[in-house]
Amino acid sequence: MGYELKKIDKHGVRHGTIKTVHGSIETPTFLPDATRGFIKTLSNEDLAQSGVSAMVVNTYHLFLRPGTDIIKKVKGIHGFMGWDRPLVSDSGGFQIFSLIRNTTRKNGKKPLGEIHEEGVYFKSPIDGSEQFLSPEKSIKIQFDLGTDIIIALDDCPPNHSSQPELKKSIERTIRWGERCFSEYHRQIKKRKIQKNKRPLILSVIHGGEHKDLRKACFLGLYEAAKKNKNNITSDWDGYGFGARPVDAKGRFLKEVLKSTADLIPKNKIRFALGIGSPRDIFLCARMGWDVFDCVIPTREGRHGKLYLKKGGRLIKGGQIYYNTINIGSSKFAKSLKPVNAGSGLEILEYSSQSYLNHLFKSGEALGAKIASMNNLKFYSVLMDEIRGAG
RNA sequence: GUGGCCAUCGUUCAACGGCAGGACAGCGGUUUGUGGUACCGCUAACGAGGGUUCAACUCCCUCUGGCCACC
Repeated sequence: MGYELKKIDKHGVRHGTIKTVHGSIETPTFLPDATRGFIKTLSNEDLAQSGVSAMVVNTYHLFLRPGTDIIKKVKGIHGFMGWDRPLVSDSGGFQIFSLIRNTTRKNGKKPLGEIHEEGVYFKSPIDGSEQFLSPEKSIKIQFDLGTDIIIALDDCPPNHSSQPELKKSIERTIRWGERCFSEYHRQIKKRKIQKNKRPLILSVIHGGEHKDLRKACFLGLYEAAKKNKNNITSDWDGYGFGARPVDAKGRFLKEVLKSTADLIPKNKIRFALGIGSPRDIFLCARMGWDVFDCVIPTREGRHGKLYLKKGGRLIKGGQIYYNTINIGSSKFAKSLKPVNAGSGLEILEYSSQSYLNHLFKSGEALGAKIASMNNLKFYSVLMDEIRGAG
């Protein structure tokens, strides 16, 4: 169980393997977001065909619906989804903070939740019921889910927060991290999980756009784990990059990503949470990030944006080249060209651009499925090229 | 045949004697640990003719077309 670094190539890409209970993941890797236990419109067979070997599910969403009782009855989220390869669960921190912030910003309404030291109180967006999520509870739910990699609950601030606000958030992230780490060991003991069957646990580094705060957060999390004296593990299995990776103007936080990657010990998983566009992933992999997840390929696919190769290879001479098209555009209404010739995916080869255009104009879910598969396959090829580039 | 009602973007529904507005459709764009079947733009109309008026889509008359009632 854990991460094994095999080599760092001349571009700075770390080639490694993450070993989990449900199999190994070759890194760098991209994991699509099956937030609520599914990737919209795609079956497990569709996902496998599209080159998906692992996914990220969300503690917060699955806790609200369907709840852990039903999931426990089938021995976890793998059984529930019918998926036998690795799954990562995100802690729910990002969702709750985004929920609280967005409702306040969008309609000036009272926030749907409040952050306290013991945890977060919030109203369920589904039925308005009062809910509570704490570091301990997030970890317990993730053990109930039975995911292969779990993530500590973090306090996720907007990047443009003031320095004092960011400082408060990293301090809370560290305190919550310590509680998560203790709870992790309690759960392992309570459930009598063998050392080689344990889920891996990651924490999340915050600090907004400030390199020094990112460093302080990393050191705090590192020390917090060290305080816990036990024989299972005395450190996190990896660290994530928290909060949106772009500034207020939408510019990618390249330097912060680079300096944060450099903080993390070489034998630990580096998870660039929520990243990102093919270009951002390409850049981050060369900075030494190992794992990526993002809604882009699936969400944008559902809205008709397709990622396509320009020529033979995506990566040429240290640069990445690709096209995007909006298949719903009338430009494609008469095109009999295949959606993606040479992709190796049957459905992308026999479906024409005009057919996919028609599906989108008709609001048909099959369109979202074809587009999502195209984009996931594109991301899969991108990661293959990144791994093969050295 | 007689009487009444109606005629506005492609469709559907508003408003007003002084710049004709929305919804849907169409077109273009946005989306970075998924409240996204979402969000943001843009395009687009007063049935025809005459009259009253400084000014008419709006008031009056005729025509054309539609709907309803009665014969």
